[in-house]
Amino acid sequence: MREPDISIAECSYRRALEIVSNKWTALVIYALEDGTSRYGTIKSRIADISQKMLTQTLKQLERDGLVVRKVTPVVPPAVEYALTPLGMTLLPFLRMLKEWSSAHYASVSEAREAYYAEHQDQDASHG
Amino acid sequence: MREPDISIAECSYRRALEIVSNKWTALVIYALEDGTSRYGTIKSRIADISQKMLTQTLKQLERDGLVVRKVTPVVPPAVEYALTPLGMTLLPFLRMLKEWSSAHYASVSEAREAYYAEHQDQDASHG
DNA sequence: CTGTATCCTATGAGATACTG
DNA sequence: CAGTATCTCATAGGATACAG
Repeated sequence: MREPDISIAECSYRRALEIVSNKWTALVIYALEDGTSRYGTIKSRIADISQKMLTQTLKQLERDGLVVRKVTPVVPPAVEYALTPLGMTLLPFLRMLKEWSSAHYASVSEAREAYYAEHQDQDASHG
Repeated sequence: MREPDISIAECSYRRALEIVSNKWTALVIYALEDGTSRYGTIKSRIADISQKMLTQTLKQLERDGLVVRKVTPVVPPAVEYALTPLGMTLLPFLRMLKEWSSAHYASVSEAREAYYAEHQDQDASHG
């Protein structure tokens, strides 16, 4: 039998969901997949992320022990980021989502098209 | 070599991330793991989800072809929801996140405590 | 180069009341 | 029972300007 209430029983699961549940976290982790990168490198890899969001996401990841920040005191400052071992444990999960998207996202798009074809008078906001 | 820009090259990946990137979607899918459920049953399983959010999430999932909605025209109305085959393909992914949270979430909590212990004068907003 | 600080808007999400 | 509609607030996130 399963627990009747996933909201209480699976608390850590929900906390884990919070880590992934924002626009940039997964992307930043993914950008660090290959190893240490500098701030600017990460930024150029994700391109349309703003400074604010990159800094904020990096801070959260550092706070959560998923990323480590290393400052080299030179001028101009050089800051490098890398996944911690803990952060790396998320990689298989992210790769799995990536595989899922390659394999199935077209189906989601099709479903959406079909849905909007039927409901076009009610909601057509889907570029 | 990898693509230089995950924002453009991995578009479907980002779209897939949008599916998981909200507070309730994963939980609702998870609540349907065992099979068909009625609206009220799902609601009681997730407990602290509001009617609005449950309805909205269910609609999105239906639109994306991940969940199917079946209405039995009786009074009072009976509405059943179930994962589609496509929706079920997300299950392994969600289970993996659940396993990750069981295995590693304590480490995240510890990291946070340590972080706040060092930065307590700057930010202490962490229950 | 690596950030901070501020302003602003859109969206997420809860509360409440109402309906077939 | 299974929603819809509306109000409201908090947060996410983008733009821009500034700083060490």
